[in-house]
Amino acid sequence: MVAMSNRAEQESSSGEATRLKIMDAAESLIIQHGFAATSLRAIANAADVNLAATHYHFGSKQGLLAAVFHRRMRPVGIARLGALSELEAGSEPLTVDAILKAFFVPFYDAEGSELLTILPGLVARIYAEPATLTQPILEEEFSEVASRFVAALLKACPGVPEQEMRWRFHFMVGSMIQFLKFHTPIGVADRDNEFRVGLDKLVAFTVAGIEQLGAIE
Amino acid sequence: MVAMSNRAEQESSSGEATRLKIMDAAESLIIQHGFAATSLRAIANAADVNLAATHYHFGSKQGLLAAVFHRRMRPVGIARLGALSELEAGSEPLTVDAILKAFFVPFYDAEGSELLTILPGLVARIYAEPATLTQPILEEEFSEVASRFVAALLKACPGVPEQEMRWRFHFMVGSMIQFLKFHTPIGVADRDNEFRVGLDKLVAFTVAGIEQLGAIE
DNA sequence: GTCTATATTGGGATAGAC
DNA sequence: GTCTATCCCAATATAGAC
Repeated sequence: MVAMSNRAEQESSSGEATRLKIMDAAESLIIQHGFAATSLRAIANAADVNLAATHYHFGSKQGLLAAVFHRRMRPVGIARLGALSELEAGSEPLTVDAILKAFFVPFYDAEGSELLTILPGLVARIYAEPATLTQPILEEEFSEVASRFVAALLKACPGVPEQEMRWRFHFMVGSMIQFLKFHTPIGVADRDNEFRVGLDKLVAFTVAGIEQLGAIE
Repeated sequence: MVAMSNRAEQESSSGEATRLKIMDAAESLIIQHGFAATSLRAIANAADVNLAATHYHFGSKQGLLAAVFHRRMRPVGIARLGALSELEAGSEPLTVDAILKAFFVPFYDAEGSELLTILPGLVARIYAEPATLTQPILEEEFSEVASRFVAALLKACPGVPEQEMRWRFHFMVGSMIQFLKFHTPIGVADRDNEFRVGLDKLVAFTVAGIEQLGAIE
């Protein structure tokens, strides 16, 4: 056992370093070309590691996919639930606007960070891949979040039935995905302001759709 | 040259028959698993034709993809533009509700037909595939439609800037895609009524988002 | 933990007989 | 126009040296 003193905070061992390099490369390539069209060879090449390392660390291509998605999605879910809890702990009654901003909080937080070049494209990809691939991931990382937010929206919109709100939430997610896909032409970190502008427009659109104030009801 | 009298109305020659069989099989498999994950071998097998026939008729896998998408997307665009023109030829002023129903008209029309098991999934797939694959198809089949509908929506919503309306149209498309994806668990033609219900809810959501009557502006 | 080398399978595309 | 057979390459995965 040799001493591993340096950079021990970031990675616990040297093996973790290549593991991260593989995930970073896989993430980027999957965002660009999709899962099926991305080969382990291309990933290993981009990560500058050996092909066999991908199997050693992740067991299979599917295992790598799951790891790549979970790494980003878990913090996203935690941030969303945290923002919602903070909101619910306050004294004022909940508004749809505030709830949706809590739902989009991972993207607001990503402004100015390198995450802005990754998170939108990756989230859009989860919904783009065939359901058989990503359903388990969504199930684990998203179902609780969706339930909590639908419940909060129901409180903010008295009179709207639960099934109806599930539909509206569903449409809202679709708008979000479309936005995230559009605003991720791969790379480009200088468009932070533009991203923020689009995010605010997304909030306005989805708030109106969920409240439907102009409708008959 | 043997006489080819039978079924000459449907297909002009025997070659057209296998061509159609290939496209039908490819369409179904691409909807289920995506383009990259669908092999020409699987397509030829499902279509009960020889592998070489796929290359003979479409030149390459990409060529087959383009043919599959164009076959469905061209009528969709024509139906949308026709419905909009009919609307604009009327005497009453345009409403957002009527314009969006014209935009969704291919899906309203698909009710009760076998198209309902295909069209939603296929449209959703176009947006799910990597942009490099489908951008040319969207460019050719959708750009004019989008321009015409955005122009109509601008007339129906005085005071909304064009750039703003493009954003809202974009979000609207996202909601539509999400709906089409959700309501296509492959097969199942008995849920026509349910589909219609969801479609109406989609209209209500997107009308509210595009009008944004409750907002400050 | 990391590499080389390779097993094994399946992919798209084509040549040439019929 | 359609088939058989095949080329050639890329894919995932693994065994075994270091």
